[in-house]
Amino acid sequence: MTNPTQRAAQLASAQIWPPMADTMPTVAQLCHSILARHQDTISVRKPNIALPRLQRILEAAIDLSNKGGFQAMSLRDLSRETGMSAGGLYAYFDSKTTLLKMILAEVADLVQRVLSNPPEDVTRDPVTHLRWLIDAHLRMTEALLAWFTFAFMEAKNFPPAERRMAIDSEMLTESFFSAVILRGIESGTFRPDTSPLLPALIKPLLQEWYVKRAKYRRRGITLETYSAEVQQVVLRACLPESGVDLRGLARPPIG
Amino acid sequence: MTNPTQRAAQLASAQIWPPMADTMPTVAQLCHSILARHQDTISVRKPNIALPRLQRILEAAIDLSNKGGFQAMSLRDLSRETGMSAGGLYAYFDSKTTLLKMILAEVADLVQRVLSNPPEDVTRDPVTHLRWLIDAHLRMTEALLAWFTFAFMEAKNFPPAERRMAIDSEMLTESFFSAVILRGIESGTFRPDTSPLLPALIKPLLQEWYVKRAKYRRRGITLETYSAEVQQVVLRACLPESGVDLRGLARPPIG
DNA sequence: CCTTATCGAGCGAGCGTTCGGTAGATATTG
DNA sequence: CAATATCTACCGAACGCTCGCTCGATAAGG
Repeated sequence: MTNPTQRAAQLASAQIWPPMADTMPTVAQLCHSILARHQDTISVRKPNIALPRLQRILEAAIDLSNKGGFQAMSLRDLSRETGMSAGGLYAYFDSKTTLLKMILAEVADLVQRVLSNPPEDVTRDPVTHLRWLIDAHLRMTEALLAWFTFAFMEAKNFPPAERRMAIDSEMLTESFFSAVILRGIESGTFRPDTSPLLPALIKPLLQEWYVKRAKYRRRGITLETYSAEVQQVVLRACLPESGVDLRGLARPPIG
Repeated sequence: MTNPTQRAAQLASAQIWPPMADTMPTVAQLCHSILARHQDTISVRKPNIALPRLQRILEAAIDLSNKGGFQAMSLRDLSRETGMSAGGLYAYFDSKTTLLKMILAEVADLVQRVLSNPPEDVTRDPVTHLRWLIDAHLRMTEALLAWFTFAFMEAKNFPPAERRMAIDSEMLTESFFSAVILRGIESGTFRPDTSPLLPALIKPLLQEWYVKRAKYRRRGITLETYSAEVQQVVLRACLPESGVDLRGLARPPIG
């Protein structure tokens, strides 16, 4: 079991990790990945034509769906918004449901890619690793807000196959938290009686940020503030009680 | 500022509160309330006919919506499920949207009624009051699972008026938590630097229980366990650090 | 026999999807 | 390099179908 002084030192030395800008994909990169994954259903062959068109379609589909839901978005809406004809759209997907699957699968894949690639030095102690997981997830959803809102809102009301995909993705996210918390308990950093439910409780706290983004914007809450508060709540739930002041734990903005 | 011994005594004396069965309405009572509120749009006059029919309609609408979403539920589905004709249904609402509003409004009203009526002795100290708010909300959603799932899933993708209603209801819930936490800070029970975000973070932890009900059922997590863990996480976030063991805080099941 | 509650065929609108057609880029040929 | 043939990406009218909703007919009770 680490004593308070040792832990305070660990915390102090782990206040900053490198920016994630290099590992965080742009929308264009996501579209490229989708284009590659759906070569067989997308009939347009020239990438320099297909890529910008696909991006336009996906962004419009996400925007339209995020007001009113995916089912409520008609292909006529999408046609108007993209400036393409109804028939033209079908060169990029073979059914409306496929369009949905493209986006959901890419988001699920992105979560896996980002969370499973922490910077080396972050994984050295469980506290830093846990804080990084929380912060990385929040920053990822912030950078691709519309995509995550879409995935969250639409993953529910859909056919078994897509539902399953969403559930698996969520379980995977939870497993990242489970693993690091378990490791922290084993190493004596976290209290041995840490609630086995804690990993499951973190997810809704992270979803809250992008689902209720407007609310926090209205209140002037920054991502840095939100991230710090969630880290604090989570760490208080798993760290042993001590005199360590957790308020300093917020990751400072990187200039 | 209360010292640890005093607080421990407070906690010990507040482990049990009366069952909520008496204040928790049945589905029939909710329907009665809805019937009264919509006298002008419901053309069926005899209550002994209208009430069971309305209940049948609402329960079927909620069930159908909870697989596939409200928009995906057609009035033909509803007709088949209730055994009533399309025209017959329109004696109970004047549009599909009204049907949605009936349910959302009733759920929002229920939350307000339940959370604003704690047993007297519960409100005496902030810790007990906070614990009761968490436990009461969870038990309420457990008793009317389908209704809350419906409200949560459908409150989003809908016209500004309904959206507004959902947002107001959520803000009201948050205000109950804000009030008691503020009171606790003023009385010295809670740490003065308790995160101002904490009230907002409690809501998603409560929603998690009914939105992911299947997941926790699969894992064998009872409401009592979940309630206790959430109470623990929340209290650790706002109580000063001390030797008080929070594990005993779970509300014991009432026989 | 009039009131009340219900029925169910049917309306117009809008849905996802298809498909014959075409303009322009590209490849082939003499 | 001009002429021709082929292909690519897209268009948009039209199809079959389902939607929310209406309304005249009908049944049952006092």
